[in-house]
Amino acid sequence: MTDKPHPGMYFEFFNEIGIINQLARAMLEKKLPAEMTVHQFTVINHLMRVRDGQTPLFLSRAFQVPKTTMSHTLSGLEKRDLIRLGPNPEDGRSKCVWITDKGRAVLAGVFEKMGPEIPRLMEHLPLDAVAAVLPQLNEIRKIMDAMRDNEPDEGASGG
Amino acid sequence: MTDKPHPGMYFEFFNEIGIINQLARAMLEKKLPAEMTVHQFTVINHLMRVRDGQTPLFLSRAFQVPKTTMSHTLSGLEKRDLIRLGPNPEDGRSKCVWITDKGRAVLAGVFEKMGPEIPRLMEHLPLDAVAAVLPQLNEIRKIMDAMRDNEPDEGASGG
DNA sequence: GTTGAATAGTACGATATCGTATCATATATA
DNA sequence: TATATATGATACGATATCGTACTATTCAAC
Repeated sequence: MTDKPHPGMYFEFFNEIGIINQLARAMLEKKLPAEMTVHQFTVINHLMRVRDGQTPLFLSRAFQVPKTTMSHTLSGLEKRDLIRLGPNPEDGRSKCVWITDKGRAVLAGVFEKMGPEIPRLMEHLPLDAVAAVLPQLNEIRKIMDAMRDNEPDEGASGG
Repeated sequence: MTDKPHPGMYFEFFNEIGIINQLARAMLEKKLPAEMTVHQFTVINHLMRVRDGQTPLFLSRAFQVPKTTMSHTLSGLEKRDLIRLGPNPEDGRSKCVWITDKGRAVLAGVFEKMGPEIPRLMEHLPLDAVAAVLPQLNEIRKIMDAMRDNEPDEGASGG
């Protein structure tokens, strides 16, 4: 407890976040099939673990990426038959994203390959350590998300 | 009811990290000059706040990006005279990266533009909340960094 | 000094990311 | 119904990212 809170901590915080993100990305990337990107994995993992049948736009918001990026990612997944894009019965402009059996199988394969990594993670990075910060990160994320929606106008009104 | 620790928390953790990273990136991006990328900012900020005169390879390792990416970033900064690439007196193959006066000025301008954001951040995301998780994130980062260097043979884990 | 391996940086090509423009559909208003 | 506006998805172009291959330099062995 050497440091008292000071504004520079925001920078340190975001810097730590950025580096952990890079490291996690790199770690994950090694376990993926050669043709699968981290983003693609993240998306079908979400479809599997949380819910599928969501719209591309919803997904782009959930992952905080532009909708064109999500569109690109989904088209890559679709080309490999890992997802299926169906019509949205509630909106003719929209689509619904479904994970396919092949998608599930590939995802299972990834998890299998990652399996031995979990004990290794647990050995070095105790679950308790992660569990301890998770709620607070979740809280921070929600706050930042709200700040984003509530942004002061960047040039429209201020001029 | 809060969750008990379970392996899936690693995923949730990395997912939160990824999203916070995206949000912070987007937030920062809006404060940057149009021609400056987040990565470019991160690099000259490092040169200013930590130390300049480092080699491109050192920087690529510090930021966990491939050296070609760093090379690209640096060439962009150099083209705008925000940094200067000089020879490395200790190694003829290598170079040293120096921030220029213009680089300092542009960076100062960014900070000035970000200034009003700090109170806004503090208002919504209290410093205490950040200070509370910072040491633990730092710890986690160090562990992951060590895990990376200590990787079980994945193929040919060279250099 | 010569040779061979290792290392720093870069050129190049493939792909990911993302902003803008466009098209199709939905919704609001008269 | 007809028209204007809003919204979901995508085509397209610019640039960022990153792997591979290459050049120049250093270092080790002789």
